[in-house]
Amino acid sequence: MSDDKIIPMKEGMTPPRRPLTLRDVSEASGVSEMTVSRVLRNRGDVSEATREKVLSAAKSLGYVPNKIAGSLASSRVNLVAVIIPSLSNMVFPEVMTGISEVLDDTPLQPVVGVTNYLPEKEEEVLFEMLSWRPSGVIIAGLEHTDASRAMLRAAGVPVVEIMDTDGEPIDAMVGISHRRAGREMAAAIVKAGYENIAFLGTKMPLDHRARKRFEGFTKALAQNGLEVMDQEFYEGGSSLVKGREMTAAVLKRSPDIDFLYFSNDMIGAGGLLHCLDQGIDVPGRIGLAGFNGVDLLDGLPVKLATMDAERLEIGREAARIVAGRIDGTLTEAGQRVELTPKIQPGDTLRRHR
Amino acid sequence: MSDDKIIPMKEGMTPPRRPLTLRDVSEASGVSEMTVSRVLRNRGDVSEATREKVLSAAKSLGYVPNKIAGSLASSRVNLVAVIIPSLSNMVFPEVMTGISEVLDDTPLQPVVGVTNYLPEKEEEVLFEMLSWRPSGVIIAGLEHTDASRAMLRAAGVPVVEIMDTDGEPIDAMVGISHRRAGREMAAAIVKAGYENIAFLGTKMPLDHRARKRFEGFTKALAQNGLEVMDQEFYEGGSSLVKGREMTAAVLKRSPDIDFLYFSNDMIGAGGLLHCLDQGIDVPGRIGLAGFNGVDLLDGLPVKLATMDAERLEIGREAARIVAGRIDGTLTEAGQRVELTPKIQPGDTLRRHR
DNA sequence: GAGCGTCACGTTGGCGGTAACATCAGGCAC
DNA sequence: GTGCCTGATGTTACCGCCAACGTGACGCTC
Repeated sequence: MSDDKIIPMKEGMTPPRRPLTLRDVSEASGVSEMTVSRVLRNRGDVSEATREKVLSAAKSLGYVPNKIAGSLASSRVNLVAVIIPSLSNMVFPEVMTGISEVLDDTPLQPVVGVTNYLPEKEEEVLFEMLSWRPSGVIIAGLEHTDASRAMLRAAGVPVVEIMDTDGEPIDAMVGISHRRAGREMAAAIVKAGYENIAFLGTKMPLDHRARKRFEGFTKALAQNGLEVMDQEFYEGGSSLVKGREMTAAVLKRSPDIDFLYFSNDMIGAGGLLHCLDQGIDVPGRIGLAGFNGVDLLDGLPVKLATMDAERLEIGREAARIVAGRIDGTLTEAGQRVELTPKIQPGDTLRRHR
Repeated sequence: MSDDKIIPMKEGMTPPRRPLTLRDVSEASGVSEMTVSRVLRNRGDVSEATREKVLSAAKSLGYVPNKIAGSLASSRVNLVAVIIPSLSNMVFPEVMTGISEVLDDTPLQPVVGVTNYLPEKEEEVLFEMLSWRPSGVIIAGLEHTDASRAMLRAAGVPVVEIMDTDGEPIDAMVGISHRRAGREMAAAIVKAGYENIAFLGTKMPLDHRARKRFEGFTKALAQNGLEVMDQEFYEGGSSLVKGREMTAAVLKRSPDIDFLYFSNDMIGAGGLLHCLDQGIDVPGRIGLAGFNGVDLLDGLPVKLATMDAERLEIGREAARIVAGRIDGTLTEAGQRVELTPKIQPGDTLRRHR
């Protein structure tokens, strides 16, 4: 029996706080720590009577288990590291939604790290997250520093690289081919009879997926004897104003342009608004297309041509793979899932010439 | 000396993996685990020679410290729990940005939990996060279940409730008064001479801040002898289409309406686009206002009247308080910071009557 | 009633680190 | 030489929990 002195306490009085442990619950309920542990984890044989005694004691004390200790002892951690470039891009919150949706049905919990598109920051964030020994990693992109790649390989847990399938994954990958997306958009544009095409997008050294779309795009144009006539790049977040400004600049500089391909829908919509303002015939005189399929913007007077990047489904599928590998349902490594986005022509891409 | 058999390994060969520990590094560098620990944490006196030996051993092994063990032993955890209702609302990623910005200069790391505006889910997420024993909590809103409140109080760490200051915080709070925001917008609308006013927003039982804005709004109208003539509510995410649809419905139902007050900018912009489409004189015949100051939408043909919710600064200040309390710079609890948003009249609120 | 299986629980030992203290060599004052 | 200090390193005892195994009571079989 414990010989601790028990100081009686009035209702509402705050106990002189020492963090609660299993021992406190075990003393309060008169069973061993181990039994309490079993009850709280629904594990092993415990009689119904004991279970209730323990649960009520835990509840009335307000006991919150310490996962740090639990994870150390069991060497099992219910965390999945999710590493993405940004939260302000809307694309990534949507991926997160897909991931959470699936993980909510498992004991796993996502933990987010943000890299701001910087490889060194990614390395840091990854190191930090791996030091919590997560059971899996979901990470955006296929491009990482050598050190990051080494860490991922050495982590000994499933790794799913998402968003992009143009390259070799460390382990599994889920995404779309951005090169192909660029190619297909180019094909659609050419087919519609546009010939003087401009590209407007992010400064790309940082954003590999935008870069790959651009590469696929120019390549497909070249196969049709065309090339990008003008281009304009921006830094910082996407917004309607940015799209307007860039479009104004391009149209001023290159009045012959008859098509504007934007690296995302937000700046595309800005460009569209500019054209409408100027009374330009869309899609007759000028056509436009964006990328992503952001339904946020569906209410614009004219619907921008775009291509859905399957963000939600990418998140879901990546989470399914991680969850399956962790719970043993999936035994093999190296899954590769390529989703195929479809062009949504909207109102800014004329039907044939 | 260790008598483990050391199996020589060829370059590139994957070691038969057993997770690396301090002991591996200590054996590789010929000093005790304790010394390795000191080196890796830059703590205490270690000679320069030893430090370098240890660092190079750690690096070549690819050792990643185990924070689970470290935290358990030191009972210090560098995590700050951040609990927000949603990631798809743009408002919250912006708050996160403010938080990260400040925490990046500290050893602290934010960990996000999402509640989908559901109190029970908030309780779950909170429980889950507290079980990792974070050093601080930043949580959106002042409304929580009794159990959540009890957990927060019992956690024994700084708690900052953000976004809202209309209520009593558990500990510290940083935000704006949404009641006041509603009142001020009402005052501006009345001053501009509008009299038949409609409110369009989320179904509010879930969103306390939208509800408080509405309360402040109606109260201020009442003081001017006016009341809300019509209202329309929606569920699900905000988007331009939603705003359009709601506006169309309201204008059809109540043709006399001369002002539309929206609970956020996205649906407000949708409403604006609808009015422009219909050739309605804005702000002459009908005025509109939103809430938030989302600069994403700055490029619209007409700029929507709105009110900045100071999201970035709320995040920053909350993080400063948490960081200060954890590092001992701030010794008192219960900070209260109320920021004051300003009306941005834009082009949809006529100047006087 | 000896032997054995099952149920419900307890005991022991460590997970991988770190705090706090212990140790030891060398330098220096007197 | 003795005593004492300082700097660099090692030892010990946990942190809070859980895996693995141990134990005693009970019931069943033959």
